[in-house]
Amino acid sequence: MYIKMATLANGQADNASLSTNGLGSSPGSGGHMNGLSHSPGNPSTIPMKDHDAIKLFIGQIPRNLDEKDLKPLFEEFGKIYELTVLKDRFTGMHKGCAFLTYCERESALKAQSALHEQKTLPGMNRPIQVKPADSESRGEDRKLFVGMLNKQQSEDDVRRLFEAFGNIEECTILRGPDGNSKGCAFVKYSSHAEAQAAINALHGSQTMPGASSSLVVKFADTDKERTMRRMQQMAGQMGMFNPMAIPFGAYGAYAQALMQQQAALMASVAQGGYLNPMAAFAAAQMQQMAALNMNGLAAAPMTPTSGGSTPPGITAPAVPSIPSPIGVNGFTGLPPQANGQPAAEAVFANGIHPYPAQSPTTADPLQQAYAGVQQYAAAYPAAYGQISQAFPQPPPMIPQQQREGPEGCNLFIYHLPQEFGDAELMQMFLPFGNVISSKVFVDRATNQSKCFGFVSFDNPASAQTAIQAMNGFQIGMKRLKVQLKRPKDANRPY
DNA sequence: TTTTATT
Repeated sequence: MYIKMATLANGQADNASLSTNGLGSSPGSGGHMNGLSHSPGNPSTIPMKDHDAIKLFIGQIPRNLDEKDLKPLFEEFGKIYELTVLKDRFTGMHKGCAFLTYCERESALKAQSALHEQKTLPGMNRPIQVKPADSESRGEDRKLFVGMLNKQQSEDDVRRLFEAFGNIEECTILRGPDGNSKGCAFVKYSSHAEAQAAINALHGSQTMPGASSSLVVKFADTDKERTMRRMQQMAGQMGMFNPMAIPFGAYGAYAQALMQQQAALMASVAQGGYLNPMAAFAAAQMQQMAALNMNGLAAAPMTPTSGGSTPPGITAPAVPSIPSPIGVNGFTGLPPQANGQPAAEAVFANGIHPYPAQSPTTADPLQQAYAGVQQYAAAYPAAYGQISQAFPQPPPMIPQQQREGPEGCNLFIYHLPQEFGDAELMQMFLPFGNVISSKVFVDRATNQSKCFGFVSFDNPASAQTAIQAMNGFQIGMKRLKVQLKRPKDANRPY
């Protein structure tokens, strides 16, 4: 019941926006406010569905079509019980797919055979998908990823290769927008056992002509893994750190707590209609990310505390008083005020959202969001600039002179991002203690970073903590190497 | 060499 009402509310909102932007179709769709065939006002006409009805997943739907536009297409095969276009929970953005349930099971089967992969909706470059929703068949452990295929191989070729091991329900070659094979595919069997048999028989069994290594056959990524990969890519592209890659529990839990908070903050602000679509998008991503239970990294649930005290749940070689989270902050987009009263201004104050709110009437939400992505990316260099400015050349607390700390306090850091300077290096290590100097080595001739440097703390414990937390830390495609500077090579001028 | 999406 709750779901029905939510769906109805959705439909109404859609209609409102449609009439605003002129995309609405026929104005004469009677008393139906949405794409459902329910008639809320008249219980006697609420359709019944077969108890064995099939919920269908509909894919490859142009984002400008809503329930009302899709209804005619599907009604042809029977009476519709429910039709819901999927929308992003925060942005309301059309996800390009829908769920469809017919009153009768037979209608679903007819629609599937008549439409699935059979026609392409306007503006799409792949054919419409009509198949039972994932929820209809549990056990998603029967889908394989097949890598290292020859780019010339077709679906049929792959099928031939895999059909000996079981019934193939689906076989798809991954292709780029131009239709060229990406050299990999998905193969879905009817059962897990079949899939496993195929792995056993085919993985590494042969090398396709033109492929760089032997055939890869493994279970496809889970949603969780996919989200992780996406986050990785996004972080890499934007030059951000990936807090999830921090190898140790203590700091990881801390970062995760920050993310959770930040996601909540952003979500609440976004729902207040204050942020643009991109911010809402980022909030959704962060929330997903924070929700992921990384191989037990985040141990105890934490209550965020005010700066200065060690968050509960962090034990052993914990980060000793993580000062304000600013060290992590400038790079992840977390606001300086990670806890306490999350002020909306904080989000804007850190340079992450340098664009003004946009009028909802200007363009279609997709275009707006897309513009947001570009601005978001473009904003990053600016964010870097601000980070540097946060530590002016002669910072009050930081001696100008490079100096080395006592034995055991000096770290050698390798695999720094090319764009890192002294300030960024210091920023990165501030959370672990009092940094008395930081130096990135640059090439004399080109002035380019050599991607390594030194950081000195005023005590060995801070240095050890920093090693624990940052050695192996992933930035983009590289992992930092953080170790004690070799004591012997005396004092050298930087 | 992991997709266009699965409330």
